[in-house]
Amino acid sequence: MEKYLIEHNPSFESLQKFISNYQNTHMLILFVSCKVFYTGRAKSTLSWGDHLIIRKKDGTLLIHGSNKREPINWQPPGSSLKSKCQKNLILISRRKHPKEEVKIVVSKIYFAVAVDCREGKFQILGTENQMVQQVIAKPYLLEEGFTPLKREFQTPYGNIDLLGKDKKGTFVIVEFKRGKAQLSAVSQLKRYVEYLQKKHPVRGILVAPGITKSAEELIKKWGLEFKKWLSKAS
Amino acid sequence: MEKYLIEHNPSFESLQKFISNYQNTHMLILFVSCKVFYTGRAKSTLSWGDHLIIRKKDGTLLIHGSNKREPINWQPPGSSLKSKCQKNLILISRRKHPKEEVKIVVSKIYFAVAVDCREGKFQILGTENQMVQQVIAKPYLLEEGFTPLKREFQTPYGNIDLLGKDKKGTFVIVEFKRGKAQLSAVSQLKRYVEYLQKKHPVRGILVAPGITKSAEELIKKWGLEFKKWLSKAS
DNA sequence: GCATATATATCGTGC
DNA sequence: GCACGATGTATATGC
Repeated sequence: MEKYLIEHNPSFESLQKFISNYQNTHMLILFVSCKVFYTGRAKSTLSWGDHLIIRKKDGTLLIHGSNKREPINWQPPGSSLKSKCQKNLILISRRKHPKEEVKIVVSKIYFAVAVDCREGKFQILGTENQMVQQVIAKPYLLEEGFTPLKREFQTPYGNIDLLGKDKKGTFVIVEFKRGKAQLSAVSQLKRYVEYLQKKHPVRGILVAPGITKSAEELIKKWGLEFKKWLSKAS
Repeated sequence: MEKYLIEHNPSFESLQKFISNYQNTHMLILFVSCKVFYTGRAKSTLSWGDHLIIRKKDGTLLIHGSNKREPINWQPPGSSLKSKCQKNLILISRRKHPKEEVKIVVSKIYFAVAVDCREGKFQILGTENQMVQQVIAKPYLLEEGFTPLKREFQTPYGNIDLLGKDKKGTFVIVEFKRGKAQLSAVSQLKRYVEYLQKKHPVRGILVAPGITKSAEELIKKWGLEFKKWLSKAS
């Protein structure tokens, strides 16, 4: 089996055949002149231009332009793909929930490639989850006498990253942020604290490598605490 | 000028030349066998496999696998690209703020394409911004007697989507959500209300096409209001 | 499927 | 450059 197959300047009909032959087994990469119409949660148009179209076998559709990390238009995994040949070649990708459609009107196909892509295994370190794991393993990193009780403690107003008790036995709600904490993080913590303090006395601690000025003011005003997290803690 | 140039199974040296020739003017598309190391805000490894590498002339780097809409690894616009030829071909993309690096170790190049991509113009409708515009143009869509005063009214605790007065002259803070409103939207509105009510009596209204059950309970408990938005309003 | 929260989120805007 | 909030966010997880 070839690793990839390429067609240069194919006709609409041969691209249709190419797509139906390979769309379930290969990643398709098309460089075309096209315009695009999207309707669904919003509605958009992309006028005539050259665009890179990628279709993955899981149904993902990406339409990339000449810059930016984000595709101009897309469809997530699980989307269908159909083609129609009219004056132009029409490619339609549909998603059911929410109901969304991307219609690509292709006037010229520069090239099309089908590749047999076997991706490697991916591992990542340094997420928020690992900050929590570290505090569970070494509770003194948060503060002396802290005892973790429950990870992802559920309340009607959201899930607490880590619930514990301090050395005096007071409940402590801990919210972790891997980046600089902003206003929204303080709001989030406040929401949990407001719920739990109806039942018990409770402290709220926001753990992050930094905090914005506004967020710091707000956290003080609301009687919550900020604990700076040194990422070298391990 | 050709619309695209392709090299099949190029040597490391010829790919290096290809990249330096075209990286500032073309989008590069490489299908290779490689492994990838990322360090920066987090740290990750991607083991040996076949991956699609896209490099845009704005510096964007995308490393796609066989599924999902998101790239496995990436670098945003503004990133640099350098190559080194050792036992394998090493591609390194760097970003300065934050300091981040993606290192690609390439063992085999299936093909490389440089494309001259002139993207079309993009327009979108149905964003939150347009909901606000509609209420400003037709304030009665929010409620009878509402008068808009200020778009993006700034407070130390965030910016209010729309500030206005009701028919009795009471200040009204309006927060818009284009999708179903969740707990975080209620928190956000509460933050603005808490700030402004220190100075004036104030109402807070959350406008969205729907609201989750928890968010609805919370909004009532906090004395705020929910106004269902009918998207057909225009 | 719904709701919640994270993300190497990215991106645009205002200061 | 920082901070804040929107995004057709996508993605994972728990229910």
